Amino acid sequence: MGRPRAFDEAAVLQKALDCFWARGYEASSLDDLCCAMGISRSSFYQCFGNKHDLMLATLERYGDVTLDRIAGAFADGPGFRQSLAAFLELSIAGAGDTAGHGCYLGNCAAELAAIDSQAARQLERTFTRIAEALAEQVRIAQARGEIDRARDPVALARLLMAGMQGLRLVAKTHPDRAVLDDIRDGLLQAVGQPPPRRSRTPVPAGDPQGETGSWS
Amino acid sequence: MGRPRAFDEAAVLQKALDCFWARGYEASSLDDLCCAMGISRSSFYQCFGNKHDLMLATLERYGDVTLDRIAGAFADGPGFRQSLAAFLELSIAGAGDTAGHGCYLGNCAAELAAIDSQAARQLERTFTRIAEALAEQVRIAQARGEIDRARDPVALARLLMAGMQGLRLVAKTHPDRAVLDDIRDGLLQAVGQPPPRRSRTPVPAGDPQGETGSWS
DNA sequence: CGGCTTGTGGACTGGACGGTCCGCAATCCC
DNA sequence: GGGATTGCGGACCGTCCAGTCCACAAGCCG
Repeated sequence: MGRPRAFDEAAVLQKALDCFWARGYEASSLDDLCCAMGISRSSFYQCFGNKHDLMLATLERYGDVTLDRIAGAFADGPGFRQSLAAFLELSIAGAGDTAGHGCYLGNCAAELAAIDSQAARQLERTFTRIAEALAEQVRIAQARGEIDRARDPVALARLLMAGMQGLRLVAKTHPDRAVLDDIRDGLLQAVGQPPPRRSRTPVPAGDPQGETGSWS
Repeated sequence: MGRPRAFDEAAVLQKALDCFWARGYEASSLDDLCCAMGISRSSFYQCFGNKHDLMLATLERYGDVTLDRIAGAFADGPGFRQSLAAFLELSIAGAGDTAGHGCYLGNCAAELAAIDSQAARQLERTFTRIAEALAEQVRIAQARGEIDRARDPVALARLLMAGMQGLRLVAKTHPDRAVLDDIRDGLLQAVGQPPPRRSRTPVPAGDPQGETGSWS
């Protein structure tokens, strides 16, 4: 009944996310948002409530997409370390236009967590879900013998999550790849080696460089 | 000659830093700032130029203070790992009123780096200085035999810096200490063990709690 | 003390902000 | 086609924004 919407809600939400992502929450005015979304203020308020509700919706969407990306990155990968390396590389280089914008969750956490309890709660939920997803991948890798079974998968997942956030945060200000490469390699090294079944040098001081250069 | 200022510039700058730290840059209005600083708009503009210049000044100050804190934390500490543990603990718990506000540098990087090239440049400089300071402490620890001499001190310092940023970012949304403890312990573990001169159990699974509780 | 210089409080300004409203357009159902 | 219903463009609103200005206060110097 009545006139149907002239825009795709999901696509427009993504445009809003891009705007918030690029400029931050406070710095994105309604004019900026409506212009980026390609809709008028009426449609905006009718469909999304207000600026704050829209932000929460973009946060929800970004969390879902991120979880899918994690699952996809590790699903059919050539192994945990390689998949993680590729995932970190993507975090550094960014996917096209999102380069240099950091992680949207991290941006929102830094800008909003302390002053917006709703956003903080949603961010906490999302971070928890991400940590759980990573922990699941760690468990799978442990079952495959790619990671020491003695390590707590939840603790390692939490370290990786924080490390990724730190990496992407530093990447926002550092065009210098050497810095980001060091951080990435350090995280990979922190994952550790396969279980020492036979007596071997425990930490062979890992080659910090070496396996770089094959990610797009 | 003429009338002297009725306020201490450094003290007032610190108040401004606290305000930006607690609310973020965009969300801090001039009324907020003047109120927190205890001065009028005239004094504000005469002394600090404008809001943006003030923010850059607070960034400069925070960087100096942070470098001093790093030097102090490791200077007379009981060893690298213990000093690092204490430093991370302080990052989590915060120093009194700054609890839950995250790292000011991280906050500014997340909010401003992508849209404010001046802030981005200053943040890059500061991050670089911090990484260098940490690298110097790593070198000292290596000389003392507390860290494997084979590791690149610069790379490890960069990893620690990113890890701290991630830790403090996650801490902004997570009241759950277990998550933060896992990240802290993971970072400590990533520092690695002293060089394996004699054969020893490589990773003694360290006591995750234990040395907490003595920081103000 | 008296002129001069500087600091300061608070009123003021133009513009941008988030949000509302109304008249019209487009579609559905009968 | 015609009435009912919904979507939409853009004007509009009160508020708050960063920044300016000016009259007055407070100190220095002769």
